[in-house]
Order: sequence, then structure tokens, then C-alpha cells
Amino acid sequence: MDTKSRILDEALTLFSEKGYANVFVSEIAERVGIKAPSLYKHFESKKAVFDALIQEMNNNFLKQAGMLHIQGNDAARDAAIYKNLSEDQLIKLGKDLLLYFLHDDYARRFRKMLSMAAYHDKELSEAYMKHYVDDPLSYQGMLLKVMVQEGVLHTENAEIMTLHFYAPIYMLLTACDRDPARETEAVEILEKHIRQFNRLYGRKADEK
Amino acid sequence: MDTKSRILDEALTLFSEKGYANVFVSEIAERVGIKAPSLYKHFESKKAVFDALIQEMNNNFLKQAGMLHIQGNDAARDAAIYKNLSEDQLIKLGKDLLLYFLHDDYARRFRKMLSMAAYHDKELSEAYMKHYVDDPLSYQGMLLKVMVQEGVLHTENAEIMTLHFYAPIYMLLTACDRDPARETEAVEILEKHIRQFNRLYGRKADEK
DNA sequence: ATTATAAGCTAATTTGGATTAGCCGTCAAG
DNA sequence: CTTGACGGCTAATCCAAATTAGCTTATAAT
Repeated sequence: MDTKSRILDEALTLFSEKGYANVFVSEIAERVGIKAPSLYKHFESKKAVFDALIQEMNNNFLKQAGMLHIQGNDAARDAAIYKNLSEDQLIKLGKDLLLYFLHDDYARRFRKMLSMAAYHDKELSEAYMKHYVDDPLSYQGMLLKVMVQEGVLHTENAEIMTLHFYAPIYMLLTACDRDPARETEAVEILEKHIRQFNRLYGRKADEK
Repeated sequence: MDTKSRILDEALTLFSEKGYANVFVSEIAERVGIKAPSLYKHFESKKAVFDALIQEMNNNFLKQAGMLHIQGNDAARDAAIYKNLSEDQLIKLGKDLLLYFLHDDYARRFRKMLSMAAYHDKELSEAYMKHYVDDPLSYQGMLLKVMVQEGVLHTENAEIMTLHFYAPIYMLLTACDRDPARETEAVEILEKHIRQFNRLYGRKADEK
């Protein structure tokens, strides 16, 4: 990997751990194995490194997301998969989603960096909401609606059903980001959550 | 209000909006109506202002929490209230919880400050998890269990039921913290959530 | 071979923001 | 009435961290 990429990589790690303001240029440089002034051969400023990361994130998001059924580009294909889904398959999907989020180092570092930076910057705040709240809800909502149409799930209000599916995942995710020691427990809870979700909505339970 | 308290108040506002590192001592002072050096007549350092706020937060948490049934000190009394709860009453409780969280300026600013600071400090991270994840889950879980015993709600797994109750509230709360414009919508969603929660668990729906 | 460019280094320099020094008015206690 | 603590101010000072200057080496193109 060339120096410029290494700088981005180490900066991402540091920003995601400590936040932009608490990271020194010299710290990034040291991890890359160069001195701070040398970093300026590759980037105009510390801010420019950060901006490049945000740029990179925006470029890669669609790619990652499609891969994971978080928000989709090939909705029709995904929906077909969801049509006849057993409980175990549903659990597997939820687990894969959470575990990807948690373990993919790239996604994880970006998420943490963004969640911090979003507190200071309006644009980033919108990006955060889009990527981790609105898009997951809308995409998963679409899939779950297919399952409702197919008679696999039953509800009068699919939006709330989607919230009931995703909110616990979101909460577990943010909990693990703040305290990685909770991962094992989170995966167990996730499985129970989806199992119970499936029991709750798998029969005509919430209709009047 | 005396100067020292005003410093704390303005510092809390600023820290909660921009994060510790992005707030200047001169900024706090200006809002209070003094010059930066004068602030040092009241606090040893910028850090000391922050620490005093954390101190204050720890002191006040039990008080606030008890007031709101988030985590309790008079569990028996609260449980009695929950014994025979109509859907509307349940909705009101959820709404009150969310609206207090959202609108009480004190609670709100502390929460935002803590959620940011928690990314940099292990102790604060633990405090955040306790106050906004573990305590609400355990206290609300206790209340919901009473409702299960009383036959108002039905479930095999009250922990997951509690997660299903609280996770959407948590998600809406953090969403509103990041984007206050979502408040109105959030309150509507909350009401629908609790209504559907009540339908889902109000009958013997998730038992095998 | 020569030269230009890329990418590193050390040694400044700059800068912004926290903190200190030292002065002044007010006011309550003796 | 005077003294001393309190709380404010302006004008330094300090300092860490970002950035710039200017030198050096390697490599690749002419």
C-alpha cells in the first residue's frame, strides 16, 4: 500500500478512536512510519486528510450497502430472497447484518468516526442519519413488506414493524461501538430478538 | 444566579453543542459576560469546568431518574401503578419519558455532552451505557414484568419484550438529539410504536 | 549522464488558545 | 477607616501542535 493510502488508513483508525480534534498529525505520521512534515507531501492539511476520508466514505457507501442488504441497488433480487424466509434464515440475515457492521473494520471505523463528527457538522449529521437510520429502515421496510404480501409476516403497520425489527439492531450496534466487550452478548440478544420478532409478527397477532 | 453557576450552565450548553475540544474558554466567558481570564477566578482550568459538570451530573442523576421512572428508587410504588395499565396510559408513559428526555434542557444537554465525551473516556462511556441503556432496560423490564404477572402483557421472554419496548424509544431519542427537527415525527412514531407493542404483547401472541 | 520530480528529513516558524501576572474597584468585617 | 478577600480587567506568557522552509536522496524520464 502506498504512503498516501497508509496515511488515510491510520488517520481513519485514529479519528474513529479519538475523534478528529484529539488526533495529532504527528501521531498519524508516526503510525505510517514517517515524520509529521512529510505528511504534507501528500495532503495539504490535517483537515484535507479528514475530507478525503469523508469523500472515500461517500464513494464506497453504495457498494458496501448493496453487498449487505442495508440499502439496495438490486431491490428486486433481494426481495425475491425474502419471499419465503424461514425463521432461521431471518436470524441469519440479522446476524450477518450486525456482524458485518461490527466486524468489518472499514465499515466500523467509518461509522465511529462519522458518529462523532456528526455532532459538530450538519452535513455529516445528515449523512449519519441517512446511512444508519433512514436507509436501513426504508430498505428493510421494503423487504419486510414483501414478506407481508407473501403472507409470511402479518401486520397492519409495516413501518412500525420495521422499526421493531431494526431499532434493537441499531441499539445493539451502538452499544457495541461504545463497548466492544458487549459483542458476544449482543449477538445472543439479537438472535432472541429476531426469534421473538418472528413469533410476534409471524402470526396474525397485531391486527385488531 | 451567581457567576460560577452561570459558567457551568453556559459551558454545559457549549460542550453539548460542540464537544469539549471545540469550545474555547473565551467562548464560555463571553456568554457569561466576563473575559476569559476572569473565569480562572472560579475554576482552575477548562478541564475543571468539565469535571464539575460531570460531578453535578452524577449527583443529580438519581433524582431525575426517579422522577421519571427511568430507573427507580421507589420501585414498589411504580410497579403498583403499572399493574392495571390501559393502552392510553402506557402511551402516555412512553411519551412522557421521551418528551422529558427531549425537552428538559438540563437532561438533554447532559445527555449530548456525555454521548460525545463517552467516545474518548472509558469511565464516561460506562456512565453513558448505564444511564441510557442498562438502567432503562432493567427498570422498565421490572415494570413490564409486573404487567406480565398481572396478566396485562404476555410473553415467554420479558427481557426481549423490554428491548422491544425500549429500543425504539432509544433510537428515536438519539435521532432527535442529532436532528431536533425530527421531534414532532418522533412523537407520532412513538405513539404508534407503543400502540402496536401493546397489541403484540397484549394478547398471548408470542408464546408457542 | 542529466535533470526533474517525488518523498523523506531536520530545523524553524506560526498560531491559536489556555493560562498567569499583576492591577483595580467594591464591599463587608473588624 | 482600613484591610483583605472577591471578582473583574488588560496585557503578557506559554505551549503544543500545525505548518513551512529548505536540504537530501532516489528514481525515472529525456
